[in-house]
Amino acid sequence: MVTLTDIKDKLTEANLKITHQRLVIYEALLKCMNHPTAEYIYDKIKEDNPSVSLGTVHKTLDKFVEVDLAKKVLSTDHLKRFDANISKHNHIYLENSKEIIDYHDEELQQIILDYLKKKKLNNIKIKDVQLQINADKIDKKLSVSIK
Amino acid sequence: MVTLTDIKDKLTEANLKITHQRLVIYEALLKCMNHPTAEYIYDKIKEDNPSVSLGTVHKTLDKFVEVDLAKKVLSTDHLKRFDANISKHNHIYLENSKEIIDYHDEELQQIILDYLKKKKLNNIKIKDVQLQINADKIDKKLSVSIK
DNA sequence: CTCGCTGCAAACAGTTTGCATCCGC
DNA sequence: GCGGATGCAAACTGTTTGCAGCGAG
Repeated sequence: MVTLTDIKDKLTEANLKITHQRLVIYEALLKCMNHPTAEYIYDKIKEDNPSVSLGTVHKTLDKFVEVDLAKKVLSTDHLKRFDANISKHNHIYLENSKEIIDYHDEELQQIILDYLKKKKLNNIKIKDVQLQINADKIDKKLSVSIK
Repeated sequence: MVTLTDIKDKLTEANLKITHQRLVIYEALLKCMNHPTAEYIYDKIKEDNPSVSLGTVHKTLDKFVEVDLAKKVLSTDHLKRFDANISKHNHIYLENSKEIIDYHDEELQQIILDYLKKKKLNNIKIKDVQLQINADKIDKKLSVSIK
């Protein structure tokens, strides 16, 4: 688990000042498991912090990515999505429900990396791999009514 | 390989009229191996077809996705990218050069699918998987000057 | 002839930028 | 007090929408 002190340390380490906004934004990002956009985060925090501006949320999230406190998530819409979980993991794109959920699987990651290592791709230095699993959510109640 | 007749058939099959614009746009999409945006396609075709409008390119590409003539490609920028190659394949995201290139590997696809089948993920019906390989391009000339 | 497709332009949404002010260190 | 961070608003970029006219079937 990431603690407040961890975040503060990370920020300091990256020569970033510790500000209220950054802590609030990071906290919100950690809580959101849905790979939020800047706007989503903004909506979440503005109840308790009305003074935080949308522009700052954008700038802050970009900074977090720069400093490895967050990652950008791939998406097919034209929105920038973020993820506080920087550990290696995969994403399941549920097409019917439009959700993007995490799928952790160390073993699978290793299998893929080992396979690619054997292949020796030329002129490319692999940094990490991420699996995109496209699927449909099976809703038990729903599946009855759909033929 | 996809021929002109194939496209026409596909269009007819989906109850779409065969228009000059659609053929031109599809041809351009096939030629672009870089997973182009609507704007990129627009630039490519407007030399020979000055009358085609950007709005139409957007609408047409969306239609193609609807009809399975094209696929949306995931990206971290906030752009919609398309791909005429609807066969199952993986993408290598070259972070330093901002390119997205294809990586075909039937064997790897199979390994992953087999692995996931064994896992039996609940409440999810997997449609396909796609590997995102994040990497840096190694430019021989460049690597000398960078320490 | 009809209905779907296109071109155009205006509207929209999300992101970025510039700058004066603020505040962590 | 200095320099980076913030808030605000305006500018930008890419996408979507609405509608009149066009053209494939």
